[in-house]
Amino acid sequence: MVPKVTSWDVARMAGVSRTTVSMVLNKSETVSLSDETRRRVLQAASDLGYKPNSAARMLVRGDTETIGLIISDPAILPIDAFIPQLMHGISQCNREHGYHVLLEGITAGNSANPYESMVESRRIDGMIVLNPRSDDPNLRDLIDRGYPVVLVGSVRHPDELSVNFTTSEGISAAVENLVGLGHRKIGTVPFCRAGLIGTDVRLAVLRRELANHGIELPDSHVEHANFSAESGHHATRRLLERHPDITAIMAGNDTIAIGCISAAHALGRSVPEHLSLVGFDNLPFSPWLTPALTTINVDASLQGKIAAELLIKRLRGEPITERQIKLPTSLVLRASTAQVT
Amino acid sequence: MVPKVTSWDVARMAGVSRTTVSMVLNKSETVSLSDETRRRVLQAASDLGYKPNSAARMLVRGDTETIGLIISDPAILPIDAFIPQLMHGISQCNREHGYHVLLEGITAGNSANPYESMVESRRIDGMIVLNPRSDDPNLRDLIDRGYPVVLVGSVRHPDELSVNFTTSEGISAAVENLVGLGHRKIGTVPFCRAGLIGTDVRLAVLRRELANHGIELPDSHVEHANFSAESGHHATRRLLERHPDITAIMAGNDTIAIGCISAAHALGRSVPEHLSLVGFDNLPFSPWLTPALTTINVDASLQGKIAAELLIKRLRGEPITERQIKLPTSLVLRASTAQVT
DNA sequence: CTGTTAGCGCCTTCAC
DNA sequence: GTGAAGGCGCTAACAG
Repeated sequence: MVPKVTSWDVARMAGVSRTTVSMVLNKSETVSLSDETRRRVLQAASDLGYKPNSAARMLVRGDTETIGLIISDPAILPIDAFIPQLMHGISQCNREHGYHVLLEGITAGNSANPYESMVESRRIDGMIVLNPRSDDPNLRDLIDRGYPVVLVGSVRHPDELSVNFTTSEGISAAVENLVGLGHRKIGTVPFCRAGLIGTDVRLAVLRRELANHGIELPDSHVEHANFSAESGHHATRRLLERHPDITAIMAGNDTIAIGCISAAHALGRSVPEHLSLVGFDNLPFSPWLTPALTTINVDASLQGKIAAELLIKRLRGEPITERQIKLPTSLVLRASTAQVT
Repeated sequence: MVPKVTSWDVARMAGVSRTTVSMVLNKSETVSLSDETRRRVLQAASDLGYKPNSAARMLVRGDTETIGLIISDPAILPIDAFIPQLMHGISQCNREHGYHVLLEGITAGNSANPYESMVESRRIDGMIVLNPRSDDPNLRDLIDRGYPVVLVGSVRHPDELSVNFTTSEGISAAVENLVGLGHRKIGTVPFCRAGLIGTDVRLAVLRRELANHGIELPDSHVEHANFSAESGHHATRRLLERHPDITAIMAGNDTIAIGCISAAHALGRSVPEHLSLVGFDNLPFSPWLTPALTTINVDASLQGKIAAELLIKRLRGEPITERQIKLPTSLVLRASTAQVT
């Protein structure tokens, strides 16, 4: 079907030995080859469309030039646009560095250690794990054993390699904005129940920032959603029906914010006239929602890129200065927040 | 770091030969092994956490149990939620069948044949190509050579394996709905310029369906966007400024529809009171937009699943009855269309 | 039922 | 500068 061309064919065509072919192609420095030989080999290789068989190469070299991209809960992949942005950053960076990306999903219920088979089968050199549960013992174990892992999220392991956002600036700015507009009764719709690092710290930070302004965030002002617009809609309804006096909501992400807007409408309140709304993530569509969404900006693609760079550094044994990288966030002021009426 | 355990270790622990181990693990039928032996081997393998080294296995068996997922224009990955849904379907199906997914992006500008290196390096057994350009010669060549490819999209090759939607029912129903509501001046904002099978056929179908109702779709009623809400916003503005008498718009996808809504608002028209809007894709967030989006439903996840199944069938040499699979579409009526005023 | 043997295609010393 | 030889870990004949 596709004619199998081996280093043998290249060698014969260039009139040299397979050793020479290998040396030229791997830019080996152990011996000095004539430019002429080098050129002939390269020429033959390109004429034949030769690419070294990756399996053979993996076997002998012991690495795969592939990293695993582990999606902790693949069901949210189609739901929230954050992961695709991350993936884009990751795959782009990997391509630049000559790495491939193997996509793996792990589903929550699975009893066995889901990482073990990925590690043991040696299909990948290391992995980037998206949204790990912050108490995942298998992951902590993997890190303990020194396997190359980079987390987008955290398991609170002192040695972990991870890339996250310092949510404080963004949330602080949002709170400041809201309070400045006269809001005192503020609710929030986190993107999932406790257990992911994102929810936990964001909620804590929000609470702290509100406290700085003398505002309390009682548990009843927190209504959990589940990444999706649908869940955001329902959570907001519950929240607003319980506390009609809430005048502003911090949504866990921009997708949830979509649901907040429609929930408010369903209750006869419009955004921002009767309810101010702040999103989180600044997704590409967020400026174009109606009303344009005020949100906390994070650079998901950059996060992905940096995670990939970190892992590649690790794989290549380069020195790593910062093990837990924090990226900044900022408030993007648009039309979904307004003076309280 | 991670202790390397080989079939040798398993053999020794179980007190058998490596052959036996291999046979047990691959459920070889050529010989009949005693249940006791089988059990001992399995036990040892599991105790040791043994997984066959995938590189060695690939090398000797000549396949990789991996399929390539080729994203033609990776930049749209973070923009439009359609691809993530597809990916979800694909990766799920592959997992069920024991295949892995290698993610590859090809960027338009790249001069060389981007598929060649994937094929030659033998990292994958076959590929699913998302959104190929319908005139991609490299892809046609690959199909000619009998390489296992499944297209999500089409290159109009008679032998291609592809999975697409029969857009007619959905568009026909949408047109019927719009016309029934009294709309006569209808515009459209396709999701990209010509060249992708989706745009080309959808536009043709729309034109035909409108013609059935005696309505013309002049070129000036078509304003191309580029997958994103932003592009949808700008295209809609251009369209509406040029033709203020347009009362209904068919958006190329739901993300673009977001931009249509805000563009209408910016021009002082609200949806659906002053402009009816029909989306395409029925993304998870679409029911929760304000107004809830009337749209054409496609099951992207199913499309992915079927594409994966088709490829796996092909790889396993199973008979393929339908080479070009068409999935149905349907109109989902919600709140973004209304009687023309 | 088990062990021996021969590669899969490549990379890497090591002599020439 | 080049060729021969060994081995990465596994599978699949083929004999015992």
